[in-house]
Amino acid sequence: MKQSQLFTKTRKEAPKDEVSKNAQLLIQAGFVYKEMAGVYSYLPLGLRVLNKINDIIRKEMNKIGGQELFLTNLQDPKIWEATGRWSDDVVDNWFKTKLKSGTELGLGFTHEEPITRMMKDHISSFRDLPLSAYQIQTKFRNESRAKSGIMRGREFLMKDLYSFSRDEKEHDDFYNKAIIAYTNIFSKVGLGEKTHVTFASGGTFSKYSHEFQTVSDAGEDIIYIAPNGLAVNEEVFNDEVLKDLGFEKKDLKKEKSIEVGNIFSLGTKFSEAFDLTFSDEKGENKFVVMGCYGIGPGRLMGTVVEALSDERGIIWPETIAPFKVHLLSLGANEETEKIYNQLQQNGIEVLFDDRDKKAGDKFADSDLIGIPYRVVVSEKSLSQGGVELKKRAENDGKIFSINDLIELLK
RNA sequence: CGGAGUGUGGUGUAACGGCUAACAUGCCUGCUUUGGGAGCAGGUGACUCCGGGUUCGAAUCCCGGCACUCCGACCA
Repeated sequence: MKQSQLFTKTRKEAPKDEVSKNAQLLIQAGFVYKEMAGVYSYLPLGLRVLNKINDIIRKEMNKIGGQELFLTNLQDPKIWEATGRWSDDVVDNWFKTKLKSGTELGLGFTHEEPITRMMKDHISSFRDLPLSAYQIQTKFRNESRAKSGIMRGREFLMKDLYSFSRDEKEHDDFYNKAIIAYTNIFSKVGLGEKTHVTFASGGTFSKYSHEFQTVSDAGEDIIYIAPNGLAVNEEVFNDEVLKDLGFEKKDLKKEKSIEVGNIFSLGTKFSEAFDLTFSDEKGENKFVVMGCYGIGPGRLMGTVVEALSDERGIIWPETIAPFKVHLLSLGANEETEKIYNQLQQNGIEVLFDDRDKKAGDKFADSDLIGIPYRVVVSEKSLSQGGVELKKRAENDGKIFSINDLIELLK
């Protein structure tokens, strides 16, 4: 894409009403637009990143057998009454609205209830299980305080997967596969080294749930990391738990962290509420054992910005960068246009800065936007035999011939 | 929901209760320039968040509201 065609602009200064790094940089570089507190629109560059994150998530979910679907946002109070979660006294972050007739509706903040009820139409025999289904969809939560830029919003994207199993063992097998899938996801988006599988409070049906916590000063959580890479959330940090997990207190490292994923065993809580049962081999009716597995793609994007940016701007990992190459022309648009075409013919995603701007402007914008490879075409580079290639994360570039460049980037 | 802070051109800031609300940046015109937000000249752009009040006079003080940020509580 030619940058002259991109309608978003960068800003020289960070917006004054944002303190968090993710919001500052994403707004400054033109990835998101703030509509109001905790509500952000995704602009073309931001959407490209978000879609890449979603694709990575989809691949991993599909790999463990997840089937993608898309549930509704509008929610019928009746099904939430079945679990006692319609009342504002129980769930205080509902957004509720009304039909013209006066009937109340809710805007979904999660989807255990609707998917459990729906599955009654599809699960009746042990032959129907196990199965899992997921969606990537907008959630609404009436947070009393939105904060940290795109990290805690009132309207946000969530990948939520729900698993349905015949018994605890089958559930545990899937649950463990989900841990691996999640680990792959965070590793692919560039957060692998900073993200820890973390023991957290489990709720009614299991001792622990598992969170995926990325170490960052911008985090809201405190975790204690063991030498083997596993961690414990402060909320369950006590002697009994440490003993249970075999952790020595003196070996643990305390860090602030961002919760980028959370997986839960739900047991039969929801299947009992909706009478979701199946007939086993002997013809006995049993409750389905469930689990839920969440990741916020928007929060993940914000976490990458928090964890990987520097004082000049964002540094996107190649896997989720809006483009692979940022091609800058310094007064050499004709030559650069040819290179632009060649790169595109080789299937390389490139943002071509063909704007009539100063060298300094282009460099500054390039650093801010954070595309992993920067290619500069100028009289200087051409006289030295080609173009300069520099990685965003590194300080020095090198001259390459155009053919070598294409080979390298392909 | 409790506490604190802040609202001024598109953006970032300034202005003792007192001239036509200033500066930078952006944007437009022209020239110049092309390896780190360079230069010159001209121009555009603000009911100072909203509503009341005090005052001869309010961006500035007071009251009410709204919004945003931060701290805390909350976070299936």
